[in-house]
Amino acid sequence: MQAQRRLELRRKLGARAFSCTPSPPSSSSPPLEARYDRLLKNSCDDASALKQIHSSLTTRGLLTRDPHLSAQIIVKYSKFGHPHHARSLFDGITARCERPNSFLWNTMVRAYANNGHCADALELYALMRRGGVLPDNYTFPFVLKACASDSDPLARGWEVVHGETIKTGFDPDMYVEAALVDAYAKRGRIGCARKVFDGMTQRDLVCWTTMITAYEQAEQPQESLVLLCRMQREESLLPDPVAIVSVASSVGQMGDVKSAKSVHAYAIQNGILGDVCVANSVVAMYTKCGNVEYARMAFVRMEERDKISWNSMLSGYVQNGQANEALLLFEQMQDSGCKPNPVTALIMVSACAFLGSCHLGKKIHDYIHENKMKVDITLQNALMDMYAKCGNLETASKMFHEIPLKERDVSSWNVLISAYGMHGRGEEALNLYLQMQEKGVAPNHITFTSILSACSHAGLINEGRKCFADMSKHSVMPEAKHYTCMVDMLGRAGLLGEAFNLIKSMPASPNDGVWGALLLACRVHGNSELGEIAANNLFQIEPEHPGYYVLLSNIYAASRRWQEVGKLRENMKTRGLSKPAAFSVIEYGQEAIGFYTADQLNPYRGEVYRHMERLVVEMKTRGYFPDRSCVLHDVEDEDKDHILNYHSEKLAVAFGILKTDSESTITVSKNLRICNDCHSTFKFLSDIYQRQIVVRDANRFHHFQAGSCSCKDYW
DNA sequence: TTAGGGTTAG
Repeated sequence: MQAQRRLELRRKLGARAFSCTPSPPSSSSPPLEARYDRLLKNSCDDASALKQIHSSLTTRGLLTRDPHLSAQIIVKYSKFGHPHHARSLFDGITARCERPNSFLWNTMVRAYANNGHCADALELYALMRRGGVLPDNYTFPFVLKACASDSDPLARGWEVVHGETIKTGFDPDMYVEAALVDAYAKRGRIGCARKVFDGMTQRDLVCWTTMITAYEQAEQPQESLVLLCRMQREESLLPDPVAIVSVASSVGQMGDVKSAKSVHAYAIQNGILGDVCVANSVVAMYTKCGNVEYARMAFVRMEERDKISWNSMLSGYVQNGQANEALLLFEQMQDSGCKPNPVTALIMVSACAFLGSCHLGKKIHDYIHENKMKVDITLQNALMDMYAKCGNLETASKMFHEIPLKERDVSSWNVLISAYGMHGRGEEALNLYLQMQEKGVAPNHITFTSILSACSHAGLINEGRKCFADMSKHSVMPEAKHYTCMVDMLGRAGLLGEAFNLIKSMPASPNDGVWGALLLACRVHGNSELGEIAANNLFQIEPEHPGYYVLLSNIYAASRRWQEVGKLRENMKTRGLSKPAAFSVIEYGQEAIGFYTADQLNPYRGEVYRHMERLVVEMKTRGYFPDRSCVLHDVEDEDKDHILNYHSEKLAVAFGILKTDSESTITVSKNLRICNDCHSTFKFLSDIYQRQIVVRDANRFHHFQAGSCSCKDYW
């Protein structure tokens, strides 16, 4: 039916548009052309071989005689990623031939579309239309592919092209429809994509996969999996490797380990796990579900690994907080002969940022230089972020100012604003926020998270309120994370009522972050009434999160309500929840030395414990008095003092004073927030020993120097 | 002598 319709259309439009159809090579083709034809088909595996054949054909004048050979070369140039060489040849043909046929136009549009030259593809399509050549069922998929990936966010070319598929009668073609579904989905019009999909009279596996992938890309994994089930039930179609890759990504978004195991089992049973893309997607799927161990097993058992396999596993470790494992795997990657690429570098830089290890970060930075890796703006931003998170704000700032203004993107500004914020330098963060606007860079939702957080850390309440109001001016809708920053800012400042009212004014239901910020503020200001409201909301949203039970328990402990403390601890025990162990790390030469609270396994424990006791004696002569409110157990004062002395961050700092060069800065990272007593201790120690002490806790940086802290005791 | 769907990072 479709074929007949097409023939009718062609008859109507006349044969002129198709008048330059080259004859296909046949047994009657001259032997030289036939030889080149075979050469192109069988012995042309790379661009240099192709260039040689191209030049030889030009010298012999064969290209002007046989358009078929020209078309083959265009196809090959396209395949090897050289659409501009293809274009020169194409222009030569158009110069000689009054009306090149649609096949040649299609081939050239395809060369651009398949190599990411969307604007060129669309321009050529327009030229083709102006030349009176009618697009056909082959043209549209190429043109739509170019429309789908157009970098101009305002481009709406696909709508015009959709109209043309209807005008020319090719709209019911399954290939054209699949390309339309894909184009609509890639331009974020999932509803239109679904409409085209639903209107199709015939669908094969590719059509279903296109729609399944569309939902996966639109972060609607549930819809994607529903469609997969329908495809299997209604059409008895089985997902192939490409479909499984999409499905694995959807399952990863859902974070459901049970479904992940089913996908993995399907891949094994159907013999497609040998496909490296499928195996990679299984690794990524498990890491997104938080099951690093299954991911590791899938990775170890892979028959073949490419860069993506290594990067997926590395990133999986970092995302799941196992940055040390990532560092070990990075060594293995190099030993295996797989050369890290800039994506690997990006992952490793974020691993170092996570660990807060400047020494390791510097090592990766040197590695990037030594291996002459391409440092694009994304990697540059990640490096700045890493230096800032490792305590080296000056290097981060220097790097930022070395990037030429026109090369800085919004993320560059965001990274530095966030960096100043976490180091407690709110005024500088605000200056940057204003500067970026003066330079014509529009703040985005991440900018607002960073600047609101910076205001919060520095106690800049009015400025924070103003920035929050600025959001609507920049057409950025406040999300839960922005409300979290505001609640944190108001709560820290003791404006608990205003914080609570803000939560009540939220258009969407408050999430765990928002209630968590209020609960924390209630802990700081000892408001158990509001604290209970926040905690009860949190217990409903995340009943298995130990941190919230601990926070409420701390609120009760601070007001000596030991009975409630006991009840909460019992509740946690019944649910099998435990508070994460406090852990601090200090860099010592090439090593990173870790300390747990009251660490019994650390090889340095004997000398460090003794040194800590000496330090406390010294501090007491200068006026230090233990802050026993930081001990949340109902025990005697003497025991409380003892517990305080062995907090992980104190042990790490004591180690630093004992072992490191007296001129050097002591840098410690802690997984939880620093306690009041440790904070006060480090102020004393920085003064007595004239040492700079930098502590990164779960929330921010504290720079201790000459008896005071950069946070001005506001944290 | 041409066609539509894919994994990592941000």
